[in-house]
Formats: sequence, C-alpha cells, structure tokens
Amino acid sequence: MDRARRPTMRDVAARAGVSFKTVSRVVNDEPGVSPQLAARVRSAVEALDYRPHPGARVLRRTDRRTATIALLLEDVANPFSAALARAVEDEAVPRGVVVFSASLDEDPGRERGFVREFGARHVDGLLLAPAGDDQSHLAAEVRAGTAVVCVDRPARNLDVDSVVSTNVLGARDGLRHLAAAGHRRVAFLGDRPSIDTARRRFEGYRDGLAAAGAPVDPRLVVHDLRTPADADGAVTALLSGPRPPTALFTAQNMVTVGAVRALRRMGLEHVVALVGFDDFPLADLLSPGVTVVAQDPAAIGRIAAGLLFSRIAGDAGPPRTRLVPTTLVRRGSGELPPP
Amino acid sequence: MDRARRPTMRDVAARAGVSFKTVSRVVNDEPGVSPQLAARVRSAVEALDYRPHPGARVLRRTDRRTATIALLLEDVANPFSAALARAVEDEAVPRGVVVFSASLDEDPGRERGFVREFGARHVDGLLLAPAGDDQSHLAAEVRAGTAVVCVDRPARNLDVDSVVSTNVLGARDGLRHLAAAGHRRVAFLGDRPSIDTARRRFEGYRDGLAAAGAPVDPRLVVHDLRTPADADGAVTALLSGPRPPTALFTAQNMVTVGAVRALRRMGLEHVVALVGFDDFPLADLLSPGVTVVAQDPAAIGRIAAGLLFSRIAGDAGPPRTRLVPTTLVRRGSGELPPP
DNA sequence: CTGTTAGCGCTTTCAT
DNA sequence: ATGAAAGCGCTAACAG
Repeated sequence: MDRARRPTMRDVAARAGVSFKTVSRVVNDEPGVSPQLAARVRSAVEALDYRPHPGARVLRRTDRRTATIALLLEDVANPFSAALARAVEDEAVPRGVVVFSASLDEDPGRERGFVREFGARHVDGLLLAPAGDDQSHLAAEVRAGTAVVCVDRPARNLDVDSVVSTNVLGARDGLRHLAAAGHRRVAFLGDRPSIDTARRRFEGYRDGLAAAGAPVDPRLVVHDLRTPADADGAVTALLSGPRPPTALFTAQNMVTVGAVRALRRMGLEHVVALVGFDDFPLADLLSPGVTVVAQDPAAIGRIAAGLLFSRIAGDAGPPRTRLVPTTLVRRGSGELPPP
Repeated sequence: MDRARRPTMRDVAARAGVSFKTVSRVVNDEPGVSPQLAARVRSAVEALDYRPHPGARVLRRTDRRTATIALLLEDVANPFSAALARAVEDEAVPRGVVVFSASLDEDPGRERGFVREFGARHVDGLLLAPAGDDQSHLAAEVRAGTAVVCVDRPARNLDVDSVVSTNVLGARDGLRHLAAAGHRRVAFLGDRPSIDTARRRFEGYRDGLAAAGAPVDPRLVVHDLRTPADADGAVTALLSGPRPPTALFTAQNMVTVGAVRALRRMGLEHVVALVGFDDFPLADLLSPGVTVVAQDPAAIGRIAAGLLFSRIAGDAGPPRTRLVPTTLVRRGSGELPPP
C-alpha cells in the first residue's frame, strides 16, 4: 500500500496563488479574507480534494482537541453495551466527534491497557464501564486533561461523574412484585459480587425480601454465575433440591437466559416464576414472556455522552452521579403464582 | 477542562541528561544507544509517565501509519454488526491498532460523510458494509493509500476486496429444505431489493423453488420490508388472503422477528412453516424454535480484518471476494409439514 | 485584508 | 555512540 502524499495547504496555496496562511484562514472560517480570494481558495480545495490534517492541527492548536472520544465497554457484542454505544455515537457525530470503541471483558488489565493507549492518543474524553475495582490508574489521565465519565458502574478510588441504573431500587421492585404475587421462597442468581452492579442487585434482593417479611435463605442464593451454562446448572440444581424456590430472581442478562433454558428443559416455565434484571431482545416472544426489570442503556449512553461533552467544554463542577430509572416490564413469567 | 501539557521527549531528555534524539532512539528501540544511557532514559520515561505523541509521530514518519482503522457498519447496535465488530477488534488489538466505529443506517449520505471524515483522519484502513449502491466515491481514498475491504455486501463501481456470506446458496438451501418437507407455496419476505444481499437472497429463493419444480407466485413475494412491524403486517395480510402460503422464507433478521410475531398472534406458529435468513439470539428458545440459514458474522469480521491488515502491510495483489458459508440450523419451525 | 515567522513533538538526515 | 539541524502540516502571534 503506497501511502501517497495527500495535498497540503501549500499545494492549495500554490494552485490558488495565495500564501498558505490565507488557505488556513479560509479552511478555518476565520474572518478577514476577501470574497474573491476565498472563492479562489475554495475552488482549489475542491480541485485537489484537500482536507486539513487533524494530526498536524492538534499539534499546534491551543485547545489541543482531537475531536475523538473512546468508549470502553464490557463487550461491544452484548446488547446492553451495543445499545449504549449507539446512543453515544448519536451524541458524538453531530458534534463532529468520532468514537473509538473497545471491549474490556471484565479484565482490569485490559482496562488499564486501553486507558493508557487512548490517553497516549490524546482522546478528549473517555467513557468507561469499569472492569476492575480500582480506577485510581485513571488519575494520571484526568490530570493530563482527559475528561472521564463512568457508565453502568461508578468508578472506585477516582472522583469522576458516573451514570448508572437504579440497581438497588430496581431489584427491590422486582422482589416486591414477586412477593405481591405471594412468593416467599425466591432464589437469587447473580454474577460475581466483585462487580458493583451484582452487589447492588443482591442488596435490592435482600431489601425486597425483608420488606415482604420473608427471610433470606442462603441456600437459595447463588453468586459467581458468569455464563448461561453456569446459570442453567445452578437453576437445575436448585429446583431438583429438597426445598426448591417458587420463584427466581436473575440479576443479569446471561443468567436470565440460562434460567429460561433450565426451566424449559425441566418443563417448569409455567410453574416457577421468574423476574430478570435487564431486558433482552425477544423476551416478549418467549412463552411465557419474561418479566424483567428493564434498564435503559440508550438513556445511560445519551446522558453520559452529554456529561462528557460538557466536561470537555470546560465544566469543572464537582463530580455527579446520575441515576437512570429502571422499569418493571410484566410479561407473564413474573406473574405466575406460587403453587 | 484544562488540557495540561503532557511531558514530551525534551522533558524526558532534560531529566535523563541526554539529547532528546537519544530519547527518540530508546523509545523506538533503535540500536546504537549505550545500555547505561538507555537505562537512564527509561527511568525518566517511567518517572514522568511519558508517552510518545502519535500525532506528531505520524507527521514525520515515512510510512505515515496511524495504527487506526475505521469500521463502518449498518448499525453497531444490531447483533450482526456487533458480532462482526467484536471479531474485528480481536484482530486489531493484538496488532496495536485501535478501531473507530460508526453506524450508516442504510444512508448513502452517512457513508460518504464518514468515509470522508476517516479519510481526513488518515486511518490506515476502512472496513465498510456498503450502504449506498455506488462506492466510487471511495476511489480518492484508495488512491491516497487507504486500504479498503467491504463486508456483508460487495462494493459497486470500486475494485476492492470483499467478504460476504453465500447469500444465493444459503437461500437456495433454505428453500430446498422447505420443499423437501413438501412445501410448494412458500412466501418470500425481504428488505429493499436495492440492497445487494436482499437481491441475492431473492435469487436463491427463486432458484430453490425452480429446483423443486414449484412456480414463483408473485402474490407470495413481498419486498421493501424494513421493520418487524412491516413484516408483521405483510405476513398477516398474506395469511388472511385467499390462497395463503404454507411456509414463509424471511430474508432478514428483523423480518423474521416480525413474522414470528404475526404467526404467534394468529396462533399459526405450529402450522405455517418458517425459515429465516440470518440467525438471532434466542431463536432456539422460541416455540417452535426458529429454523434459520445462519451467517457467521464473526468469521466475516475475522477474515475481513485479516485481509485489511495484509493490504495495509503492502499486499498489492488483485482484489478478491471471499465467500463465507452459511449453515442451515434446524430448530422446528422449518420442519413443519404442509397441511 | 494579507503575508511572514515561529514552533507544536516528533523522525529523518547528516555530522561529529 | 551521540547530537544538531531540518522539516512534517498546521495555527498563533505578529507584522505590513
């Protein structure tokens, strides 16, 4: 691939018969260029298909903006991350900003690596769904002037904005809903408690049970479920056990899917109630439809991007945490009564 | 946000007591630096948390590489694009390359805009799922040395590599499968025929019917379906009509989902057979499971990224089109017999 | 209104 | 083995 030279301001200037500074003025819409010259310059720009070199520009400008941001999410292929990414893109593009994206896979090492990488590349801002439980490594970037906003989970050991779902409240609502239908033996199935959201949803689960006057039975609590297969296994075990739950609360997408699979295999999908945290495509088309505590990833992305751009624009107020409400979506599985 | 100055080579040089060219040598692993000096430089780099400025570097280097690529897909939020994006990321990251991504929304104007934008930003390569039916506007970028590989659909009026599914063959397989179960009245439901893949899948549909000795009934062919709601409406109309089809072939994801919804509402999901083109999450959990002609977006992404990087590395052979095979996945809906 | 000069942070070329 | 000078493409600060 021969990286042919693209035309520069000097080429345009030569063709238009002006100094290259005049070209700079025209290209940047600076005042003080006669219309005739400006027109000559513009037609030369057109003829040569000239485009300013953003790298050279950033080197010289005082604001040092690159008009790029980086999006560090759990996995761009999962629906939650993907919806969030799309919302961010929709905020960035109209502002002339382009978006790098990267997947962290819950790996703190990848988090550090990408933060370093994009810091070196001088992105204006970083939108991060924290993978590790310590974000202090970002302090250097923040000091160097990179705006940082966390999404989905708050940062730890770092004072920045974050935008997260009402995890405790949402989970409590889910449990209240099950309790209202008469359930008292509700299993909790969740991801690793080292993950902030998993912990909070568990907290909401306990609160919800307590509010209903039901005890927390530790034999009905399973953590560390990472894949649908894990969840499938856990549900199978629980329901084959001595005193099985009458309802399941699954604290994450993948876990919900695994639970549905297990219920289906055991023929219990119309018997054991199920409420999942986080919505997923086609949840309404299963039978029964899966009742969920839905998050709003698009709203999270939109709000976080807005916050990020106002920080980039100079807003230096104290860091805030914005909570995005969840919604209970009744579809059938969460309305099954206990036997 | 005060864009504080990051340390430069001069700062490192001053701290290490060497000329800044020596720092450059150490940072770039160039030979000809005494181990003692190199060590001093490295500790200064560490102390100041110095990172080379990629923008400044690209300005001076002869190869002019930015170690960035751009990924222009239909919509980063749809599962096909998202899986493809993830596969590309996995090829790029180990090579030290970062990825811009953008959604085209089937809008040729957006395609042109983003191509221009990323061309100006001097990405090394462009991975494009064409939105418009004319990619000649990319010729200028290709001439300027940007590598281009198309995915999902081939480029038109532009001679570059592309990586696509076996659309005709896959659709034909789907129809052969339905015909083998005895269906002769199979409806086609597809997206706008201006989209290359929609056209090819329709071609496979006709081929498949012809191979089975069944006629193509134009009353059973519906194009221009863009949303699940469109598809739902079309299926409802078809099945309420005088001589309804006994099976449906849905040529796209969204269309398949809309069709499932319609069948469900009419209570016909176990009566009318259905084969969809392109797999989707949870297709196996519906009842009946949805039989699909599955694409392999991860393979498409992996192969396309490999091709792109070999082009960036200098491969100047003639453009090739790589076909990625589809797989028929039997799940129940496609195995229903005609009444 | 237009042009000249300097220099961003870095690599290249050439000297020592 | 080390360094000084030049200059990538651009914008800032200052002339004219």
